Amino acid sequence: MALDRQRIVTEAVALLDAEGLDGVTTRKLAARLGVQSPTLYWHLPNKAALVTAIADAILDREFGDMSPPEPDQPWQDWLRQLAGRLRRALLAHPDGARVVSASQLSATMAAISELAMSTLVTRGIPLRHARVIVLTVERFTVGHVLEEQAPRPNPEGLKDFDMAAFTRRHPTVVAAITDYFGPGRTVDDLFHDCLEVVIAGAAAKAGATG
Amino acid sequence: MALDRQRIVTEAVALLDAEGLDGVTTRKLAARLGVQSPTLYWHLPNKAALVTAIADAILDREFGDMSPPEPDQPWQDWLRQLAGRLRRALLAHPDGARVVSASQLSATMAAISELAMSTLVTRGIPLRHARVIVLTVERFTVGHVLEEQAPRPNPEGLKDFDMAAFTRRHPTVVAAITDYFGPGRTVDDLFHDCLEVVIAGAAAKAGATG
DNA sequence: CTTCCTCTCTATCGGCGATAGAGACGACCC
DNA sequence: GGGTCGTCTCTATCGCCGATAGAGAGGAAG
Repeated sequence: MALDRQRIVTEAVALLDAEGLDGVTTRKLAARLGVQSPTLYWHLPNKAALVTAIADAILDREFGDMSPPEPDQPWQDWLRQLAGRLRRALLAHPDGARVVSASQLSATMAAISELAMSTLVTRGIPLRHARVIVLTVERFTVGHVLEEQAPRPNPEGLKDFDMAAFTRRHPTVVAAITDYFGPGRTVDDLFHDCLEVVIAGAAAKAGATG
Repeated sequence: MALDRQRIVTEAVALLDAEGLDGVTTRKLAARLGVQSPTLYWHLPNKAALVTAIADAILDREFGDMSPPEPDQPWQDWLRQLAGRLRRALLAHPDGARVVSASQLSATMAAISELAMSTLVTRGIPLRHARVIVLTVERFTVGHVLEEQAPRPNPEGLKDFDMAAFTRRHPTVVAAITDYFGPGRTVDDLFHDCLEVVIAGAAAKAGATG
């Protein structure tokens, strides 16, 4: 099969899935493609371009069909759903949030912003507020998933972690975690609860002149 | 001067300031300390530990004196100020947000969370909501600064960037940027406007039972 | 004086992104 | 058909990286 940019990116995503972002090296990628690593530089200027291409591919899978809301759907619901899809896209691959946050000028990310801002403007929200709201939602979501995907410290890293001392120093943090996840809540619930804060603020600010 | 963990971290921060996170290598750091690079591994288990130590040092400078709000200060104001300080700490060094987001289990970050959550609880906000609010503010702030510190594409990278096509495809995004920064607004204003969305949402959710 | 612990050293490993430059191979023109 | 040229892949190599093995310096403790 001919080697082209499309095949390279597809295989790079597969490599990301198998080994995470640190495992995506030009040599391993080339090996998967049955080629020598310098060959990749004919199709890509450098590795940063590859990461951006991976980011676009990741987002494209979830946002291939992007549509404005139904006329009767509140923009809050639609925006919530958009953020949920963004999170799902990032969680669908190891280090997905790192990939997107490390990418420069992702075309798909720009398309998402365009759709979201124009949708809010259509609903009568001033352009300036629409931008602030969309940026807030996007950056919160990326920041949140970045944390969700942060590497879990392995057992040997925890061998000298003094849980008792941590609890003594940070009782509220520990109590909050215990309290939150006690009644069967999941990390999905945590995201939605946090997102709700952002959406509520957006609704409050949507029409304000400030 | 004796080589110890403290000196290593101090010099690592200086190296970060000079060359950014990608410039922080064990060899360059050792050279600055007048030592050979394997020596560092006597004091640190690996490079991830170094990055975490740098993150702690960065946050410590801004949060060395952490104090709950005055009794008459609204928690919204105090939380806004806390987020502003977090952003300032991250912006004070190149790739500051990347460093903190790449660090694992930063003690200072945990202390910030502890203070923030316990402060909100003291103000009568239910523990569960306090946690959601604090996490939202923290993750939004890191996500936002991460974007602020994203590398500006250099001129040669832009040589084949078609601004006209971008504007055609993303008219609302371009119009929003033009509109926003037109009347002398700065990136600081953008952060504060976005933060205001989060704080407003926090205030709306603070007492809700949902 | 010897033993032991702390700390730094030299030497080296395997892997990384990237570049230089040769060559294979087909399309296209004379 | 034979040359020419652009496209794509190759081999060889560079300078760098994080990390480990293992020797040795030097002081403190016995």
